[in-house]
Parts: sequence; structure tokens; C-alpha cells
Amino acid sequence: MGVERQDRRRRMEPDARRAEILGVARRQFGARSYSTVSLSDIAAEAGVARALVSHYFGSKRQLYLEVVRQMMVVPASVSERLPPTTAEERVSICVDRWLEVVERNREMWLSAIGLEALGNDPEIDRIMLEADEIATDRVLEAAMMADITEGREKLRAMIRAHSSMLKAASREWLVRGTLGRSDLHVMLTRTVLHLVHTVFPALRDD
Amino acid sequence: MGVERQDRRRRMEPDARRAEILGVARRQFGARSYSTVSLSDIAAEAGVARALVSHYFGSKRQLYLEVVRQMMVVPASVSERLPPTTAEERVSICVDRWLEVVERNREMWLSAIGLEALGNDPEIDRIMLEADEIATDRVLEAAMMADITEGREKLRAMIRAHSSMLKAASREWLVRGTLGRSDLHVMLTRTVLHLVHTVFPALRDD
DNA sequence: ACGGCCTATTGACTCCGGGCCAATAGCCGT
DNA sequence: ACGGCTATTGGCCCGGAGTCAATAGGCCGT
Repeated sequence: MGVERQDRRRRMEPDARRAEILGVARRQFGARSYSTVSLSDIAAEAGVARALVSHYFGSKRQLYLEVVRQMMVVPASVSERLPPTTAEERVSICVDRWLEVVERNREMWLSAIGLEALGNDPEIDRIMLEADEIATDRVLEAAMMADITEGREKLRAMIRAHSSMLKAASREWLVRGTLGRSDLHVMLTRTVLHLVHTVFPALRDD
Repeated sequence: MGVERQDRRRRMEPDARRAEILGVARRQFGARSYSTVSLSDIAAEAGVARALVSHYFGSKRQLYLEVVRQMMVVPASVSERLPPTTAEERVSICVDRWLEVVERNREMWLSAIGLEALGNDPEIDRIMLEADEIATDRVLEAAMMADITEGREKLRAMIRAHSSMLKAASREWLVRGTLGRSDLHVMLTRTVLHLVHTVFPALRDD
């Protein structure tokens, strides 16, 4: 019964092993919650001793942080090479590409926003914050508002808030099915433009 | 040195003891993250044996669920006794009351939205969902859209998504100070109305 | 081919937190 | 005062995380 393949220890390059373990961790943390996933689980699926996971990542939390970091990366393709037309069209294209990406990586993306938690963790917050900043820049660029200086911070804050709605709406689409893709497209495009063109100018500047 | 007060065990009514422990738990889970708060910590601050906490709440997770449940309650006062004027004014009043509540219970509210996670927990999801449903009803009532039947689910889904933006924007206000209270008022009022009056009718119904 | 070395990998140990149970001791009625 | 009901406790076991010396995979020089 030749099932005893791979039971002997195989020596790998640290980078490769590290990547392999990280991949398993991403899958596990995506599927179950932080506290229910044990290092033993991850080690087992990776076909490796538990101590090795600790060796490469230090602690469970650090491993988790790596996973979150990797998942938060929004592909740059979403806001690349936008045609120089109206802000409306550019945002529309942007949203469309975003929906495309999300639909394609459905599982992975759901995990990503699903695990943005573990409580009030300052480290997690920092990672999320950085991801949000990047995303915000891209949206402003698409809406051709990147060079606004007056009240810039308020504008950015509103975009960040909007991205929360974006996440929630995407979940409504993918998980609950209450909104369709075209609904999302209309809703997200219009609300961004509404924020930027109508709400933002209406804020009294103090 | 008479520091030995209260070191003897005091017998209390189950309800009172339960409430006392729950209060401590609320504070602790609000201040630190789920996994870093131990039952020992809670028991210690409550001046009680660890086993008693387990006795009253069964498991750590169940205690946590209680805390979340209690924190998610949005005071009904926000949408009570709205004058029968335009939707705009009613929503405006609603938002204003909301901001009032949040400002008053700043710490508590921040804790509440801070802990809405722990990963992919179906129980937590259910609790959040129920809270969202109630909040959504109130918003629709305020906007005088409560009797819409055509596309009702889409409308509700949008409102739920909007409430995510509301939370994020409130955090921008309370934590980062990037938006002021009046900014929030303008932004939240306008976006709700925009969703309900402009975006919603624009969705193609399929 | 083969011995030796570097280091990836491991097993075992300790500590800590959660769940559980029988024993203990407040408090109330009589 | 005392007996009983039950709130409360200490102690047990289990499983997971962090740590370290020991082990062995595989490459290199000969």
C-alpha cells in the first residue's frame, strides 16, 4: 500500500517553504476563523512540523498579519490606463474592472474582507489603513480629483468611508445575492460621483 | 493595612452577578481584542473565580456573543416621533439624533463597531444581520419608503451597505478627526437620500 | 563515491487558557 | 441556632503556542 509517499522529511529552500506555508495559511484563515485555526492544522496541511511554522513566522499573529497583508493588495490593473474622458466614464470603467476582479477571485476576496478583524488590533488597523490609502488615491485619480488641495483630507476621508460601503455592497452581491452586478455598478459609480461632485462642495470648510 | 476588603466570597443573585460579569466583559472586550482577553482577566476584575464566568455563560464565545448582542442595540429614540414633513427633513433629523447618540456614547460605540468580527463567525454574522435589519427598517421609515414593494430587497440591501459607510464615516469623525460632525450630517443625509431617490430608481429591475 | 558540513527540520518540554466537576460555604427560612 | 438550597470555588485535564537542543537532508570538495 504505497501511501507512504512524502512522509520522509524533504529539505527545501527557505523561501519556497515559507511561501508554501503561507499559501496553506491563507487558505485556512480564509475558510475558518482565527482562533479555530491552529498552527497544528496549518503544519499538518503543509506536511510539516508545527515548530517549522513558528520558525518561519515567529508567532501565530505574525503569520496572520502576513496573510492579511497579502490579501489586502488591490490589483493595480483596476485603475491603470484609464482613457482621458469624463470623470463619469473613468469612474465607471474603474468600478467595472473592480467588479471583474472581485467576481474572478470571489473566494479569496471574501476571505480577505472577512478576516479584517480579530478585534482591536493596531497592527491590523495599520495594514488596512495603508491599503485604504492606496485605494483612495486610485479613486481620486480616476475621478480626476487628485490635484484638489482645498479640503483634500475631508475628500479622502469620504472616499475611505465610501470604500466601506463598496465592501458591504460587494458582500450583498456575492453572499446574499440581493444585488446584481449591474446594480452594484450603478450604485457604486453614482455614489462616488455624488460624493465627489455634490456632497464634497457642500461641506462648509472650517 | 486593611486592604483585605471583599476578599471573602459574597453570594449574589444570579441575575445581578451575571450582569456584573457581563459589564466587566463588555469593558474588557471593548478595550482589547478577543484572543488577548482571557476569562481569568474578566474573572479577576469582577472579583470572582474563573469557573463562575464559565458557569454563567457556558463558554468564552457565548460570553462574547452576549457582549456583541448587547452592544449592537441601536437606541430606538433615533427614529421615534419624527414629524410628518418631507423625507429630507426627517432623514436629517434622524441623522442628527444618531450623531448625538454616538457622540454621547463615544467609547462604547467605538468598542461596539470595533469588535464586530473575530473572523468568519456565523453567529456573529447573524447578530449583526439582525441589528442591520432593524436599523434598515428605521431608515426606510424615516425616508418614507417603508411601503415600497417593487424592488424592496434591493433597496434594503443598499441601505445596509450604506450603514457600513455610516460606521466608517463615524470612525473618521471620532477617531481620526478628518471629518467634523457637520460634515457627517451633510454627507450621511445626502447619501441616503441620493440612494433612495436617485440610485434606486435607476436600477434596472431584473 | 564518499565523508563532512551547513542548516532546514524536528520532537519534546514548558507554560497558559478554556471546559468541567465535585467539594465548599453564603444566605434564607424555620 | 441550624439545616438545606445553591452560588461559588479549587483543582483537574486537555489542547494549543512558544522555545531549544538534537537530528538528518543534501550539497560540496576531495
